[in-house]
Amino acid sequence: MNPAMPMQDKYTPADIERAAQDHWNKTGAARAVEDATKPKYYCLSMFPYPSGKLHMGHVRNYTIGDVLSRFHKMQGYNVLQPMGWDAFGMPAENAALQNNVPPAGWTYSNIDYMRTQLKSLGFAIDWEREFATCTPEYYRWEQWLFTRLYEKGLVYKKFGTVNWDPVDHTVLANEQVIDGRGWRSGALIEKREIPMYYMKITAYAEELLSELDNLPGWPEQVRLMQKNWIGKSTGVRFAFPVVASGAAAPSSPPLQGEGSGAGMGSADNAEEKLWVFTTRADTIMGVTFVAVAAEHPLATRAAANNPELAAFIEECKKGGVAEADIATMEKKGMPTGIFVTHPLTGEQVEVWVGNYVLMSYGDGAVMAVPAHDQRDFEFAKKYADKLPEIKPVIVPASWKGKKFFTQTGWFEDGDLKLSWPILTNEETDESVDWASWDESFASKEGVCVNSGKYDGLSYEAAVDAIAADLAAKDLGDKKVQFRLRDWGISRQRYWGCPIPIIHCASCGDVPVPDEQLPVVLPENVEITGAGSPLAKMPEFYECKCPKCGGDARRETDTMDTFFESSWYFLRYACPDNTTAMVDERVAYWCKGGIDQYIGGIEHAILHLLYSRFFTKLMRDVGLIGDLGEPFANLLTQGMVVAPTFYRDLDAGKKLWINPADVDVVTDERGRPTGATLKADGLPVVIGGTEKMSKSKNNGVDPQALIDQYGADTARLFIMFASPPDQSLEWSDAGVEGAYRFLRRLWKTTYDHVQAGLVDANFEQNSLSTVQADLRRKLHQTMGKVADDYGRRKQFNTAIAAVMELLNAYDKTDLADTTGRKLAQETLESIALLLFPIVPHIGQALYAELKPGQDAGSAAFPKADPAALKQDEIELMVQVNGKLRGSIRVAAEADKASIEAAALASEGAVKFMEGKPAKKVVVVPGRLVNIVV
RNA sequence: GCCCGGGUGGUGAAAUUGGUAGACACAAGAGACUUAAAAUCUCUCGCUCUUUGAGUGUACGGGUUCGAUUCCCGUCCCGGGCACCA
Repeated sequence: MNPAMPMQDKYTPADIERAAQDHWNKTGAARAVEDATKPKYYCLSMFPYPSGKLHMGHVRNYTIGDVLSRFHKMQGYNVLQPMGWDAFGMPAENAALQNNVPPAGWTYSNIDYMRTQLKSLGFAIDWEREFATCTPEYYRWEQWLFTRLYEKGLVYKKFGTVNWDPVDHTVLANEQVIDGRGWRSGALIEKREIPMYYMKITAYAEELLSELDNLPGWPEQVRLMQKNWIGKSTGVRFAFPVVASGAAAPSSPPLQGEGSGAGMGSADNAEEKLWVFTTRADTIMGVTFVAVAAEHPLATRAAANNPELAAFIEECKKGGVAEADIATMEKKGMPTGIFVTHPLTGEQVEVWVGNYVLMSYGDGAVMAVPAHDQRDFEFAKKYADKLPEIKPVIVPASWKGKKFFTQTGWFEDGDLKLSWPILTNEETDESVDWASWDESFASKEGVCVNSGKYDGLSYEAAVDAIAADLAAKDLGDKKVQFRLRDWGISRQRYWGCPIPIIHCASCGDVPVPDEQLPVVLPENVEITGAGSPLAKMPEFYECKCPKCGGDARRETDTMDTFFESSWYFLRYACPDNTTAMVDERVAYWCKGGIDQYIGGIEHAILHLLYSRFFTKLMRDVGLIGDLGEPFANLLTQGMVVAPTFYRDLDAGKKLWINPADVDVVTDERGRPTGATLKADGLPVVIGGTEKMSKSKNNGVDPQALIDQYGADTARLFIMFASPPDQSLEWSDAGVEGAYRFLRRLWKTTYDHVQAGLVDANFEQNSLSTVQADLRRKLHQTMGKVADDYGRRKQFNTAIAAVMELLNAYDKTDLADTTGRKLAQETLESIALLLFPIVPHIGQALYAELKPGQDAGSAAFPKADPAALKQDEIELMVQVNGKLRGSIRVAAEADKASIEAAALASEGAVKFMEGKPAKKVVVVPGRLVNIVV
């Protein structure tokens, strides 16, 4: 860095990187200061969970952020690139159990180590804004916000279902349930209903959905996933009156708590009703039974004097709560003996308990139309002996007005009853056979039949008519339904933000008043793995009611850790504020949204949806002006995946082994045939290839790479390996090549510097033809790299373009005076073009080429139109779409002369075999296709 | 099961709006330099064949088009998410 020192001939990354980082630290190069005179660029990467060491996914994520930050700084923006720690979470408690270290200490020492790793990678992070979410200075504000939302009714309490480990007497996360068993105890897991606090995200469902259309900077894929997750559907919610039974058992109290929303299967006593929601009201005349969830009040009541049903409901409670498990389960059911009245036909249909009906969606009950719903169909086939015949009520639209035949006779214009299973269209001879399912049976493109007054109606008309008739009977109406459910935030865990509620016997749930905040999480605790330690600490939970002053009990549940990550990006604007959650600096940095957010695609739904929700909440509490959407531009990084290896332990448990500790044996085609542990040479099991994670122990620590080759090589290599949104299977094959390239760039620059620096000012027309070609390539590359960094965010092709440029440089004779100047221009440009990716070597090379100058403060190279001019271009010639030769034409040649040249070209003449051209397609600047 | 992605040489990949398939690299092979090694440099490198040429080829099967890795339909495989991993 010292211009007085001669340039070293060898590339020594360790020295260069230390010097560059010292220089940046001394000059405060990454400090972000609000400056209203400059456009701001807030570049945010998802903050890491401090799991112990960085893995390659982190390096990839933060290098992308650093490239974009440095590039935009060179474009004149006032850049903010912050970093912090998503520090609450389960792994800290697991580590505590395993190694007998307190979660707080474990977390803070991980943060210290990972911070040094991040610093060694040379990211232009403003470390003055760093914070960890596990400190009271941070989480006090979410407690404060929680109490505000509680008072506004946006936080409420109701029962929710959790995984219960009956041996360890503890609630388990879905991740801790493996094949239906507790990961530590091996016990079969049960569902259990417990009271929890919920955030009313459904109140924002409509806005969360509609605003997706105003996020052009988001990948279409992510917007689509969120749209499907929110899942707006318009349908009909209606009721089946329950048939009163003289022998009915006394109604058992419903399990649901207060505030559980409309319906929840509850029944009024006057005339009890079973409510359902359907998007296919047009098939209502085909209902043959109604299915309810095992937790539904009707099921509970029916089970009271039906031991067989009670046993079935108990069986439904076995297993975890994860939707994937429920959805792949074998569909089972049992009749309750309770009947309900079909609201339109007046027929009685039986209520069944189905293990596939979710209590948490809609009313916890569904109407079943086996003829037009695949799941209902399979269920009806399985229980055909106990259920009525399947009743088709929709035929293909093309059959409208035509005669078709059923088992019982001809059907025409609704004058005859249908009976399953085969319908044949007389005129077209098409058949529909309900003996085996066909997707078309569920199509909305059809006409109602066997539906009384609705016969002949299409989907929309039938839904309208049926909804109107239900409304007239006061038994239902059209309704918009969301798949999105309210967000349960209570966790029965220690290492999280305490929920600021006090339970008082006389006053109920009382939010902790501001002056008593924060509720500080005690850090000296004993973790046993059985229940929350807080619930065993009277010094924590014993307290006085803020309202009446009487003895009360503090809530011992903590918040979902998604709470912390849903607003941290706003806190970076003002991390030092001790009197408010956020302040006016948010208006500067977050105006129009955070300019770029970068993180893994695995966060496409939950984290990003919760962050959008929080931003709207905070806006409506009046904290952040009119900011409604947090992230203007989103780059979802593909996952860095690696193979997993394990050994089976007792009770279905697994010991996960890091890929670094394993030798993989491959066959002659390079396919893995087996693997052994390096330590003992004995075999291990090869699992799937999955995202690098703590739980599967397949994260690869980049430290060895950095130690051996330096940060720049690690950064260059991971950026060159693949485009950022693509998932990347980790392999360090090729890292040598990245290092080789930097060495070659260093040597090339050294050779030029040794020959003497020159001024790069020269006349374009003094260049030889080959020199003009190089200069054209140089300036094309400037445009290409800026476009790749700025618009395309595709860094591998930017690097490839610079590699091509260096290859061309090496092949071009630059010995004369003009050539030396062009060499100077090219090497200066390369140092700046690569600076965002490899800032240390970029800084060093630029300082050698332009003594005393700072690459990071330089303007990004801009292409000179004079250098890009080209007289002649090459066009490909195709005959019948096959490449047969090429022609060189003037850049501005017209279509007729291009056609003539192409027809006269050697390849065209040969392959046209004397046949006349039927058609000639000229694609300007590309090719000519002759069709014969 | 449902929702979202992906599948191109031995490997990572490129082809930006439907227009030269395999840029740029890695690995491998051959050669130069060297006492030797490393480093460096040069060349070869999708597959097949009758090899100064031609055919064929982007998971698989169809389709649209003068022209398809790209668009459409179907199938298979892999990855992510599924609300308590973060």
